[in-house]
Amino acid sequence: MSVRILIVDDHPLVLEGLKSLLADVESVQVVGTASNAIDAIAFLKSNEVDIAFLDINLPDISGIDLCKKVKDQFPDVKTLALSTFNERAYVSRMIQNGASGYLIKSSGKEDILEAIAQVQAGGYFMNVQFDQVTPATAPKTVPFLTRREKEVLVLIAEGLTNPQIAEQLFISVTTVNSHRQNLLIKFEVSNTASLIKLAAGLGLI
Amino acid sequence: MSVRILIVDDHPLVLEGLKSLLADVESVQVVGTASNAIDAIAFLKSNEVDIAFLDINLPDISGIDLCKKVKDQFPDVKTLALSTFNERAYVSRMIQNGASGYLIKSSGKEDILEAIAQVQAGGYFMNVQFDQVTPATAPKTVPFLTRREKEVLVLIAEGLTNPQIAEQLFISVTTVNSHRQNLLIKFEVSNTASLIKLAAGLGLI
DNA sequence: CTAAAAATCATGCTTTTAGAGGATTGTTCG
DNA sequence: CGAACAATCCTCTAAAAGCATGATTTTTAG
Repeated sequence: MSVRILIVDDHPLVLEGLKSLLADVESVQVVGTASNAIDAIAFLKSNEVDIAFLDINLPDISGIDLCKKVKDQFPDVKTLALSTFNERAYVSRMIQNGASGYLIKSSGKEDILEAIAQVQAGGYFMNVQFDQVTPATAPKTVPFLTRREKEVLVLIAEGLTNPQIAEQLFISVTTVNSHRQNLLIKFEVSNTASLIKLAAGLGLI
Repeated sequence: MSVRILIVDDHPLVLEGLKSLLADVESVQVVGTASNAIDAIAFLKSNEVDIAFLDINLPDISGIDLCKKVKDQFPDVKTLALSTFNERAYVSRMIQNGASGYLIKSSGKEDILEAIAQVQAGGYFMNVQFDQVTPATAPKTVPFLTRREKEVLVLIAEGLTNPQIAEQLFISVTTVNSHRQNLLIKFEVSNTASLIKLAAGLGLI
């Protein structure tokens, strides 16, 4: 029996590309596509799927969160992350959320088929080229950020100062500062410039 | 006669996707693909092409620079920028370098065909949703930076403070500060965080 | 339930940025 | 040549960020 695949990506090009690449492969069958998380979950509710390809960047919720949802609601469905970025960071996040692997979109046909085979067999697959990541500034792992820290981070990136952020979130300036300090510590940097550069590189903002 | 298309993108998926989407369209013919700038230039030297689709992010040089090269060496070839990002900033950069338009990769088939028709007729096409761009922080045009300003910008992004930058460049702290102020003014932002976010978004750092 | 983690707030201090307002040397280009 | 621009330097002030230390409350997860 062929492996049943669901592709979740908001880019028609990627959907088409993957479908096209997998169309003439006997052992694989693309049974559905979705361009957002809601459709993806809906599809899984009424269809049998072996492997779900999840884009990291989706319009509604991030692929990382979707991965968690899928593994919670459909433990038997294996998930494979899809992304244009080859950041070491994403791997650990996705694996933490139960993904069976990680595939960069610049992968060739062989990589993709290899990934499907590997994952279907119960293994892991990841073809990220770690070497390309700037070793000096890249943190070992992606720091796990709390809800509040993420909020503060995006507001910092938008150019708000601590007092402005405090006003926006209805909290005290010292609290904002605490979150800010924690961000610096978690990202292992010593100032805002490095923080934003890293966060931007990771697609967090 | 059908429109001859060259697609330049380092993602096999995008190449496949576009080819697949355009395969059954009579009026369009994908005559070649390239996954980097060098191959793209080489192809153009020995083939007739009407429109070149250029990815913003290429392994060797950026699509923005490639666009300039193409327009310099092959003025008759019309170029269309391709990117996953819908940043207002890219548009002006590409248009400044002679692009006839801008297409986000999340575009549907209709958009793509519309873009080809529009560009082939000598017009412009851009389907970027400006609304999604934060209007407060996005500059109208990409500021032109001087050599020194660029140097200071990357050092700021690396997390150095003004005194450290001064030491590195063998200039006074006040000079560094001047450059920094000019950067803020040119990017129309009021602090480092916004500056780095913008610069990162533009691929400057 | 309970322990850990997160979110909240405070005080005090030092360093860095942001901003205003110049001024001087070059270089480049019409 | 002269205007424009780049790069360099200066002073001064206020605001913001960075750093340390510690404490309370709420939430989360085993």
